[in-house]
Amino acid sequence: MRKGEATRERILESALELASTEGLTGLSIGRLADRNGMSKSGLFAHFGSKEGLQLDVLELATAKFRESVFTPALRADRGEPRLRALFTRWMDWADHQSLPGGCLLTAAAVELDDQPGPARDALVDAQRQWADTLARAVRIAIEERHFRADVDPHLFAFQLHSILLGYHHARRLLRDPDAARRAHDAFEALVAGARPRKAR
Amino acid sequence: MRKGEATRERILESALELASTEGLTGLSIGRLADRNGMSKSGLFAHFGSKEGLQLDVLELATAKFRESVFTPALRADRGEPRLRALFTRWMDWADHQSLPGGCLLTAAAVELDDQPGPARDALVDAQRQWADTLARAVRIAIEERHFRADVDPHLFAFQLHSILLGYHHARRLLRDPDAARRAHDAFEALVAGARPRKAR
DNA sequence: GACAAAAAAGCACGATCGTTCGTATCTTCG
DNA sequence: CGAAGATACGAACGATCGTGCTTTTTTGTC
Repeated sequence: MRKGEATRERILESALELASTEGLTGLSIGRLADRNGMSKSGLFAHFGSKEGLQLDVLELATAKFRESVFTPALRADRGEPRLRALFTRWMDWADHQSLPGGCLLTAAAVELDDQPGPARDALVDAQRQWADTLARAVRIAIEERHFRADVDPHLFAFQLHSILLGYHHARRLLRDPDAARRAHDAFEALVAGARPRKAR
Repeated sequence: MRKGEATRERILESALELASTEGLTGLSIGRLADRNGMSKSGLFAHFGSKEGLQLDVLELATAKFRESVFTPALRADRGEPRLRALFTRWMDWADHQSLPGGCLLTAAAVELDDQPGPARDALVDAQRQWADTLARAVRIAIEERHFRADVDPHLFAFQLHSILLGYHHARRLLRDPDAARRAHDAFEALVAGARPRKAR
């Protein structure tokens, strides 16, 4: 039926916000119910368990990430331009994307790294896929002769992801006003090191 | 008196372990008391409040970090060797350093980034100091002519820290067996890019 | 060994947690 | 409109949370 699905989505939207600041464990059903002007039990029924809620929140977060970062970057030209688009959109996502507490997936990555269970499994799966996606984009840049053939796609993906983790750290914890500039500089250095060496 | 201080330290040691897996918020006084075979109230009296406990845990963690990573690295030669020592010891710390849940400071960085209070303040302070320490080590490498003069010390520190965050992510969440190799490769690439260009 | 001080325990409190269940209200469709 | 079913509520549960109090036990000193 219709009404249920609508409120369910409304709940999940606000759950995403709340979880980005409080974490997936700190995301409490009582507080979430208050925010949505409904009773604990009424809200609870939509998810069956807290674990179910967490899984749905993770699913929504990865879907939003994909459509905010990956999908639009596909419109950029293959190779370096696309990697550049991935990078800048990724940074934008970490900033303001309706996530007052920064990237939920990054927060969950640290929170769940020692908490076995379906939530961890889902997150690991999504992150592995993302790493592969990045590596594939690098491989395309090699095919397009934007990058040298001896560039290691997975290493590059690791370095790219590292820059974003560093950005998240500098920006969100340290409130470093130079965080964005540093991240950009690091990205440029990374790309420059992968380009074909000039003949001279 | 003596006995009190001894148990206090014993408590803090196990609190460090517990907090590394459960986080600073998930670190509960009841569970910590069970682990140490004492009552909640007895343990509580040592710290006055949960916030006090968290602050003491953070303080112990930064002290241990300093003595495990920074202090021994000072025995390495100034410049690139010392930076190399800092990097490898930092990785070792993230691995096995009596921290079953990985580096507590990294976990706390994500957990506290939106939780104002003295705990956050203390962590930010420690991390800022660490960034300065790294930048200073880079500046020394420039003085020693290991690195070019146009290398940006703070940018290098940012990149170094980013690699470690990436390592933590790949190792702890993804359980990637290549994590250490990737981190090392990224480090070598970073250092190679900072060395004086060969005359040719 | 007595005595003061320190350390730990015991107990209780209000709050909040996730969860269950019975009941009431609203939506949807014949 | 009326019946069926989805949706939400209210109350209560056992557990655990951080935190006060008072009392008991342990410790160190003369």
